[in-house]
Amino acid sequence: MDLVFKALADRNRRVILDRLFEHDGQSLQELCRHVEFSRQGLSKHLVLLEEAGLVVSQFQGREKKHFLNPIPIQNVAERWLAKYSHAQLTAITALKGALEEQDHE
Amino acid sequence: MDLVFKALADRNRRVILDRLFEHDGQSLQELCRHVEFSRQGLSKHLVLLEEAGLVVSQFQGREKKHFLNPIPIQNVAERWLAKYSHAQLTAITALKGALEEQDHE
DNA sequence: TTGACATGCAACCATATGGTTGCATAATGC
DNA sequence: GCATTATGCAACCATATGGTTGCATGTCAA
Repeated sequence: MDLVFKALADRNRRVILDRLFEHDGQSLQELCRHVEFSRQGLSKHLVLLEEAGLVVSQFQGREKKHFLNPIPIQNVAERWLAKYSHAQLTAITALKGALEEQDHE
Repeated sequence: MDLVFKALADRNRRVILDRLFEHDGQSLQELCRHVEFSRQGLSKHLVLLEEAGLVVSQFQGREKKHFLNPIPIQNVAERWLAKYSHAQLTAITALKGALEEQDHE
């Protein structure tokens, strides 16, 4: 799960996922057009995304097609984020409590 | 949102959030006990978490109490991850499609 | 007031990260 | 076969990151 968080930490990598979301199965060259850095830079990002399982690739001839795999994101959402989604406003109420305590002193 | 992803990218910082989830309003010293690195290291992590809005702090005397704020996580879940949660198995079906195409050649 | 305690700040360090360039290799099409 | 195209690999570079130590500051309690 660490790899998924690390992969998502970079804005450019999230953009790559968005591009694949819009149009799945793009090759490296195709993805390269929508991106402001070099092909090699993109390639390195894709390696990280693949290692995190967020992207699956498949060679077709000399072209490497890339496919989005949403499962790891779903896992993160369900197994980690969901916990905090249910924790409604505890920070604010706790803070209020702390401030009131202070007032009583 | 970038700061939130970056803050969540580090395992130690996610542990800190988990500790605050279990017991909210802990001071730096209290949090320090559950962590394997130095107080200063922890402090730097907490700064990042605060900058991301994931932790809110409040001084009580000489102690700095830290409170979990789940709102940024909820925002990330709703505004970014949700999109991919609905994208069910496109990677796999797309891959199958690609493989079938290959077979037809 | 003085010592102990909680935190902050700054410098420093090793390694990770995100990017580049250059060259090698493999598939495609004429 | 040969030029072109798509990708991979390795070296390199600047900066970010995660950690440390040392010292300064502010608060509490005897």
